[in-house]
Amino acid sequence: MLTIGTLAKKTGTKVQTIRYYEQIGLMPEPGRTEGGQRRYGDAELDRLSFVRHARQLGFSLDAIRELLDLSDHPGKSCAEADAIARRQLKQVERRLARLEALRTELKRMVHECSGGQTSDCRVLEVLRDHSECLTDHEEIGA
Amino acid sequence: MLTIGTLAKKTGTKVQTIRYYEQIGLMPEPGRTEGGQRRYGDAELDRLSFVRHARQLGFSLDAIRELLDLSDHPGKSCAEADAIARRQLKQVERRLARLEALRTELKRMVHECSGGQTSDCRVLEVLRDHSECLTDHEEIGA
DNA sequence: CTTGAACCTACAGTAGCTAGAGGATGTAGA
DNA sequence: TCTACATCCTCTAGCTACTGTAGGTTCAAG
Repeated sequence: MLTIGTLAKKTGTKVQTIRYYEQIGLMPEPGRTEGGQRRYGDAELDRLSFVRHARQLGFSLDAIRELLDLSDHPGKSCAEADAIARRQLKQVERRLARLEALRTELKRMVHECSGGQTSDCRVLEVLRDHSECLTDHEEIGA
Repeated sequence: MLTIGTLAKKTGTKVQTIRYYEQIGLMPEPGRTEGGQRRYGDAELDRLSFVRHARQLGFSLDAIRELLDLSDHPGKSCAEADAIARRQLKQVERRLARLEALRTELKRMVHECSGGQTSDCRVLEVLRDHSECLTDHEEIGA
């Protein structure tokens, strides 16, 4: 039986985050001691590991909920899980493309900075100059 | 004199966002009509374009505040603006590296999915398998 | 039996917006 | 001039995915 702190350490999660996952129904309500403290078993450890791993891969909590559901029903078709992963891959690739464009523009800004006064600063100039703006109004690849 | 809606269209910003920027002091309080509606001039258009462009490049609102301050003082040294841009570039490069790793792992997951039942699903298996976990507990490249 | 680390709940705050309610204003056409 | 209606106003709450704090309780070691 693991305390919440031990579970946190084993999975690289903060204690608060585990309680948060419980609150939003991503983790089940665990057993408690007489004094009211949470105690976890291996099933919960596995589940939380799954969640954290998926988070590291950038899956949203909603996507993870779906994946957990699929994982809980071994007879279901794999196609859904695959679709979720593909969606995630696409998103990652879109972000990559976006970030690569940003890197190019930032590099240009930085390398052309003369080091003089801000009135001649290439960084500020680029930001001011509307015509060099990225044409679309897409969100950044946060 | 531009209404807030026109300013929004010209800069690809939502009306609410402009009011939000005013609220947090990123945009100045504009003049008003007798009836209390905001009216903007070219200075505000330029400032908002600057902000949006910087946002598209991934600068935080705090960084943008600094950049605007530098931009407002043409005599200051360019070094600070350069430093901010370099910091941003570094962050973008860190995110890129992270996302590339994610892409690799996601691709592997997706391509190895057999299309059968979830019990054999490679996607779920990878997520379940702790040993294949990314070793660090870093945040995702959100 | 005491100490102190770890636990508990509840609530507030983070970034950067976005959405909605409920009402006022401004402008174009009849 | 009147009317319709798009746009504006303020205010509040919500979003994601946590994180932090306050004030109090429990557990396990010594």
